[in-house]
This record gives sequence, C-alpha cells and structure tokens, in this order.
Amino acid sequence: MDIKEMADREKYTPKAIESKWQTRWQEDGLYRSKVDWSKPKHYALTMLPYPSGDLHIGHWFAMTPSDARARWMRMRGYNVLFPMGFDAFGLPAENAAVQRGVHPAKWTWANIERMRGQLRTMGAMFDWEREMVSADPSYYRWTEWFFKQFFQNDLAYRGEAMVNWSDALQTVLANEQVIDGKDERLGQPVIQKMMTQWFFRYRRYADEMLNFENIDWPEKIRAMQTNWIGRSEGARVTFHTEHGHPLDIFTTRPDTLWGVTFMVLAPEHPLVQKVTTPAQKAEVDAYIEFTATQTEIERTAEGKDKTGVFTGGYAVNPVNGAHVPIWIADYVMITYGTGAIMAVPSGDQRDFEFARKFGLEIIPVIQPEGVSFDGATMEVAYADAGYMINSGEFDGTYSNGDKGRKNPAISQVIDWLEAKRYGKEEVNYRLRDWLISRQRYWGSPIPVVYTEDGKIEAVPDDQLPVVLPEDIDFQGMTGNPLGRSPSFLNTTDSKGRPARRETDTMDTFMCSSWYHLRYLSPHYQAAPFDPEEAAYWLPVDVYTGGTEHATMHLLYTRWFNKAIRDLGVFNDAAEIMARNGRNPEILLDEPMLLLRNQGQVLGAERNGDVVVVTGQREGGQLIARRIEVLPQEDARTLERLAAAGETLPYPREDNRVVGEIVKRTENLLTIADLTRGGELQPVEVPDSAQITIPGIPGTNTVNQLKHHLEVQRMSKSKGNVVNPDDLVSAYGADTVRAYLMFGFDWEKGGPWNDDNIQGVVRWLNEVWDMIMAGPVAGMGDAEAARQAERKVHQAIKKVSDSLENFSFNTAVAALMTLKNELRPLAREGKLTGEAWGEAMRDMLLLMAPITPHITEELWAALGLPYSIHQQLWPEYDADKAAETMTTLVVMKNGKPIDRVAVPVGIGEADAKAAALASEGAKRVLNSSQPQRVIFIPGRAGGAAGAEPKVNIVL
RNA sequence: GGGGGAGUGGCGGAAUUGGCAGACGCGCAUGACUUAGGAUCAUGUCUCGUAAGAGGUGAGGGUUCGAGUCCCUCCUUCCCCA
Repeated sequence: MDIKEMADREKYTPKAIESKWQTRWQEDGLYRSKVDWSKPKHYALTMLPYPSGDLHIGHWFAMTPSDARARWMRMRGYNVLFPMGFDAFGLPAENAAVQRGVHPAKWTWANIERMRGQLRTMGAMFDWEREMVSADPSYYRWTEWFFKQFFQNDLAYRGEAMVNWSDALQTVLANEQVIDGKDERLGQPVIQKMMTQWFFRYRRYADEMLNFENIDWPEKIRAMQTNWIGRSEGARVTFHTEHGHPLDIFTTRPDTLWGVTFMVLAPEHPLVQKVTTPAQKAEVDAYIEFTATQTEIERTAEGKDKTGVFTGGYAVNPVNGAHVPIWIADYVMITYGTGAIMAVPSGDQRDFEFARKFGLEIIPVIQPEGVSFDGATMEVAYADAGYMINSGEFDGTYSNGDKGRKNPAISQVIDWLEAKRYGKEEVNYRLRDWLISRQRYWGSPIPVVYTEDGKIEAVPDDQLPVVLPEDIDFQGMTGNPLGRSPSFLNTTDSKGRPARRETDTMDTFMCSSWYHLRYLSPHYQAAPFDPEEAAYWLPVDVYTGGTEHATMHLLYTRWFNKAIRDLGVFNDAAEIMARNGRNPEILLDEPMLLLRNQGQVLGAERNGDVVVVTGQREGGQLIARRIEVLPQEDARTLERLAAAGETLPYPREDNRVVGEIVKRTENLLTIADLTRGGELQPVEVPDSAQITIPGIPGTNTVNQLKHHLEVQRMSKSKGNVVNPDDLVSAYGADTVRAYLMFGFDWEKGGPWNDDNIQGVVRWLNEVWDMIMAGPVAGMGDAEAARQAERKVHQAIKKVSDSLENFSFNTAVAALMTLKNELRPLAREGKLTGEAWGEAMRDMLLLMAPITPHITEELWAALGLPYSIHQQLWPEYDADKAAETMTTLVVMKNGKPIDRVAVPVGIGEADAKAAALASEGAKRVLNSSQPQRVIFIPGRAGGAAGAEPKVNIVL
C-alpha cells in the first residue's frame, strides 16, 4: 500500500465503506426476521412506494428515520420485522404504455428493479426476502380472493350509482380521489354520470371506524377520518304530498319541525315529476337540465348564490298539518340522506338565504331567553340553544344546541314522532360505499364472469388468479382496455356455457389495504398469509407515512381489516395467538396500533433578485425609470449590512428603492426595501424602464426579473427536485440519513436546504477522526473517566427518549453533544485506553441506528466483533449519569440574577441559604427582607432546566 | 363557516409535569495554521447598552412566586372539511 492509499484510509470516505457493508449484511442475512416466540416482536412498517421510476428525497425522509427507529427497537432486544415492497398497479404505468408504447408490466418491473437498487443504498434494515409487489400474480391472486370473500358475503355488490367520471383518465374515481371537482392526478374536470359499478359496503363498519380507543393515532388523522365518515344523528320523518305520496326526509333537528315553511327536493328526486304542476313544468325541466352540468362542489358551495324552482306542488307537515310548497334546488344532493330536505329558514342559514331570496315564509321555532324573534325581520338564522316556540305542545321545551339524544328537546320530539308513527330515529353518514371499479387495464382483475342469462358468477378459487392478458394495444385507443382483448373477455361459466369476463379492474387502494399481511409470508400458497407468521407478527406496531392518506388508504385498510376479521380470515392466526398467550380479541381489531406521520420535504426556497430601482414617485408607488439587478455578491453584502443595521452604500432616497423582489404581478414589483428597514414597496415598471441584469447583455424585460419563490412541492417542471442519488454520491448514505433526521422536525418537514448538511458532514468526520486516532497516551484521570461515563449515560437517556418519540433531530443533537464532550477528553489524553475504548464503543452503539455504515466500520476498526447491529442498546444507569455538582439558579421574581455552584440534591434550607448569600441576592435585596423565598428542587437526568432554583420574591 | 395544526434569533430548529428561552447545527465575526482556502482549529454570536443592567418566544389581557408552555380576546398562516 502506498502513501496516498494510507492517507485515504485515514479519511472518512463513505463511498468505500457503504457498499462494502451493504453487501456483507445482505450476504449474512443480517436483517432476516424470523418468528421467534422467545423474543418480543415489533412490526415496524413504512408506507410502500409506488414504482414511478426514481426514488425521491421524500422516500428517504419517510423511510430512513423509520429505519433508525426500527433498528433501535432491534437493539433493545425486539425481534423486528421491517419489510419493503411496491404498490405497483396504477395509472402511470398505463400512461407510459399509451405515450411510449411500453407495456405497463415491463415499465413497472423495470422501475421496480431500479428502485430496489436505490432503496438498497439507504442502508435500511429491510428484509428483502419478504418483499411483495402488488402487480405480481402471486399477490393479486389473493387480492382477487379477498374480493370473492367480500362478494360471497354481501360486502361487495354491483350497483347503479351516480359516479365521478373522469374523461381524461377514462375511468370512475372514488370521492376521495376527486378534489374540487377535478381528479387528483391530472387536475382535469370530473363529471357526474350514472353507471353500474362495483362497491364495497364501506358504511357497514362506519361506527366501528369511529372508535379509536385502542389505537394511538394522531389527533389530526382521527379528526379527518371522523369528519369523513360524517355520522349525524337525527330522525327520518315522513311528509306526504297533497296527492298522498310519501316524502321522506332526514333531519338532525327534529326539534325544529314546526318551523318548516317549504321542502326542497334534489332535482333528480323521483317525486319531482309527480308533484310538478303543468304551469311549472317548463321551468322545472329547464332547471333540471341546468343542474346536470354542475359539479357537486359547485352545487354545494356555501357562498354561492342560491338557485331553485318552485314545482307548484305542496307537502303536508305531519306534525302540524301545514301545507308547505315543494321546491327543487341544486344544493340538495340526491346521494345524501333521502335526497330531500325539510327547510327551516329560521334555524338554517342556507334555508334562510333561500327563503329570503324567494320570499318564502320564516317561522322562528327556537328562541334564546330574553329575545323575541320575528320571522319577517330576522337577519340570520338562529341555530343555537333556546326554547321551542310555535311548536304546539312542545312550546317551552329547552333545546340545548347539542345534536342527537344529548339534546333533550330532540330526544323528546323523536320519542313523540315514533309514538305517533310520523317518523323514527335514524343515523346518517356522509361516507358512501367504497367504489372500487376502475375502467383500466393495470389493476387487479375482478374475478367474476357474466353468464349468458345475465347472472354473475365468481371465478372458482382454483382458477385464481384471473391473469391480465398481454395482447392489449394501448396506443390511440380509448375506453376500457380489457374489453378489447377477446382472449380475456371470452370465457365460460361454471356450466361450460359461453360467458363474458368482468372488464373493470380494482382500485389500487384494494391492493394496499392488505399488503402488510402479505409481507408476513409473500411466498405462501395456501392462503393470503401464513397464520403462524400472523399470530406472531400482527398487528403492525408502528406505521409511518404521509398524512395525504388520512381518508383514503388509512380508512380503507381499517375497513378491510374489520371485514376480513368478521369473515374469519384471521381465525387460524387467532387460535395460535391465544395458544401463545396473546389476546386476539383486541389485537386483530385494528391493523396498525400506532401511527405517525412525517411531513413533506419541500423544494428549496429561492432568493429573488436584489435590485436598485430609480424613478419617480407617483402617489404611494415608484414608477421605475431604471432597474439594476445587483450581482450575487453585492446583493449578499447589502443584505448582510442591512441585517447588521449598518450604513448601506445606498442612502434612503425618495425616488429610489433598493431590495429583494418578493413578488411580481405583471408589471408591478413588490420589493422589500432595505433602505426602509425591509418595508414592502410597490414599484411599477413601464415598458420604457431600462433594466440591466448582470450576465445578460442587451435589452432586458421585466419578465426576466426573478422574484422570490414560495416554498413548494418539488417537481421536475419547477426545477427544484433534490435527487437522493446525487446526495448519496456526494456525501454518503449515512450523512444523508443523519441530515434528514437532524435538519427537520420530522413530523413537520420543510424546505430543503443544502447548507445545513455541512454540520452532519463535520460531525461524522470528527467521530471518524477521533476513533481512528486511537486513544492518546497520557495519564489516565479518574475524574475524566467518570466524566466520560456520565456524558455517555446522559446521551443514552436522551437518544433513547428522542427515538421513542420520533424526535429524530434531538437524537442526533444529543449524539453531537456527546461527541463534543468526549473529544477534548480523548484528545488531551485524560482517558486511559480502557475508558476511551468504552466511551467510543458506547458512542458508536448510540449512533448505529442513525448511521449504520460508519458505525459498523469504526466498530470493526476498534476490533470489536461483527456486527454492531447485533449488539444490545447500552443500558441507562441514572447513577452513572448523575452529576455531583450543579448550578443553583438564584432568581428575583422568576428572573435569573445569579448562579451558585452547589452539590446535586441540595436541600431546601441549604439552597435558600446559599441563594440569599449570593452576590446577586445581596444586590437586589439591598439589606431589605424578601417577601417570600421559594425553593424549586432539581430534577434527575441532567437535562436543561433540571437544576435547583431559588426564587426570591421581593 | 366548521375542525385540526403552527407562529420562538439572520436560518433549520431545541425547551417531560409551568421552573436559567434559544440546546444542537448552519451562517456570520475575530483570531490561528496556511502559497492558497468554500479545508481545519480556537473563541464569540437573542436585542439594546462601553458597562452595571434592562428587555425579549405573533399582539393585547389574565392566572401564578414564576408562563414559549395554562386561560380569555385578537392577528397571521398551513392543512382538512363544507
């Protein structure tokens, strides 16, 4: 080995060591996870990626901290399962086929291959032998099987429904996939269409899904799911038309029934034709036609102008016999409740606005004490607590503003309605059944056939999976691709007669609703999962991923789990569980016990140009004559001077503005003027203005001026994508991992920032140098050894607590602090070889989950036995972490005024005496007597703020 | 309009039960070593003040010996739902 090589060896070169250890770990099966009932299990799961072709920095941000935590659990003695796979069905593959002529399967598998390689560079402890790919027939065989289970047990049905149809995607979408009337993928308009589709009985588990008692999920997700399910308690009440047709409505406010002054039907309501009078018919028909062009969002937007048409018909209110006009209006949805509402304008703002617009009567029925409402003069609806009025025998009953039976007025009215048979108590949900049909190719087939006589038959189990055909031409075709494959389409039914296959495929959320089960035994043939594995590993202990799945994946997967539990799919596993002393009653109700969401890494912020604008004042704004963009260095210098409050080379002048462009709208610039303390200044740029930009010769235009960009999602078109591969080759995986954990609040995320990574680079270099330098010969010092031990144990506590709480940034900070503490001790030769070795050893162990490669390399360099990742987490010892001396903080009225060194655990009397004797106390007391002296004892652990305090109250 | 977050230095961000606000890091400043420095090392770095000291966590009020943390009012902002 020559000198250069030796020098290189002494430097930390991640590239050399990372692939070496990754290969070794894989060869040794270091991360294989096997059932072992003698050890406690821990199933850590992070949401699987869609194989779009390239790993994104967001994947690293989601996965590597989860990996660190899984590794930490493993070091604590848990048998950890941390699998990875691919959510491989979906539209992008099909789009690639259409656009580039690549078969979706080919495109998908090539991407998977590429992403596997990228995932490996993370150095995560994924057990690749448990990998699953949802587009693999060995996987979707069981997706189909689950569909059959649902189909055969009345959880899946074919139904006619108004669906969201995307012309751009040529398929229907679930409500969750439609945002503001547009599809969430392309942002193209979605229209309403009546179609026959496959549904799952999503509502069947609505109430159970509202219960989060036994799971630790973020408040935010629970709120979103609760909101999405939208349970409302109330009553169904039957009105009748004047012709005697029953007309059911659902209301959450039966206590306001006496205030009904009109009814509103959805334009699609079947009774509309029956109640419409000949005189109104033309107007009604025209309105119905108009409504059909509106999206649901447009129809229900709260601020919008109310529209509607009188049908000419009347309904009879059962509670008081009143005849009220029947209207139709687009804000009533045929899909919600009964498609008809009773309108109580005095108690509902939308009804109120409608009534005012069309001159309908308003009758107040709930009135707070001390107020007297008059329907003719009310200005807004009143929906809060009050006493019932104008309500017959219920007058004077108190309605407390609550919903459902918690409101005594509602409760009494419901009982009364039921006794009189006018209506009955009912619960309604916003949640609609799960629409799973997609008119696409690249998804799991729906294993049913249509017989000649129009019956639906499930494909027998021994014929599963129904495999996607290969002979599809994707280019230039519209409509459902499977319908174009005769080999697929034509089949036979159970009696051997010709039959036609279902050509819809399943929503990919179906695939991702059970992937955590397939990881348990991806090669198992007899069932979707091996009950022996399930009994041990289930449920998922920690699930991490993004909030964007709150009402979709995370709600679907809960539904799926409950449905298959009730179908007995878990029965064998439950039995084995019980035999091993685990309680299946609770453990199999929910798929994931604990959920945590990471935030999003956003594109880097971009600075705007710093400009010097001269021109003429006109009113508040400057009309530019000349705009000069400053070169980068000058701009930075200027900003630095301004930040430091120093004199700028440009004094403040009325006809000049100097600063960064923070916004530009057409020809109007907004500039944070440095000569005016950053105050925002509007600057108008006429075409005649002379603009100079360094490096761009010739005439420049206002369009070339760069304004400060908002922090935003990374995307190729915005040119702000951070490529993890580039980062890894520049810094190494350990640095990227540690930086992602250190530089952000993990649950929050934030804009990417290149500069801050330097801190992590220095940290790892210093750790490397410190250990490679070996112990420095010197006099071993007992106090120094004690100090090293103390700092190590304080770090054990801090790092453990941080990882436990997903507070990855403070875990890294604690490790950096430990390095800072140990380094002078090591360098000055104050530690014996033994004390040094112990401290380095523990420091590496604490770092191992976060930076697995460098720690493995240094572990080996210390001559310790392979592998560091099979070692136990150092045990925290509070005695060893304890300090002997601490700082007593002397305060005056809660503000620190002095500090005194005192022994840890100082008693109240001693502390007070020491405090009163301090210089600071003498000064503030000035020989007067304090009113009160309060002692706050120190806390254990050596954390900040744990010191004892004495507060002197003057 | 309803629900859930968030607001702390130039920046990313810390701060168990109310108990030294600004850990850790970036950046910056000064110095050292260098042919050189976008390397490394040392020191400093909330604001005002030469200092003693005073002030300080979006604004205002309250509870408390003591509030970033609890309560009330308001402002800004992000997300979800309508």
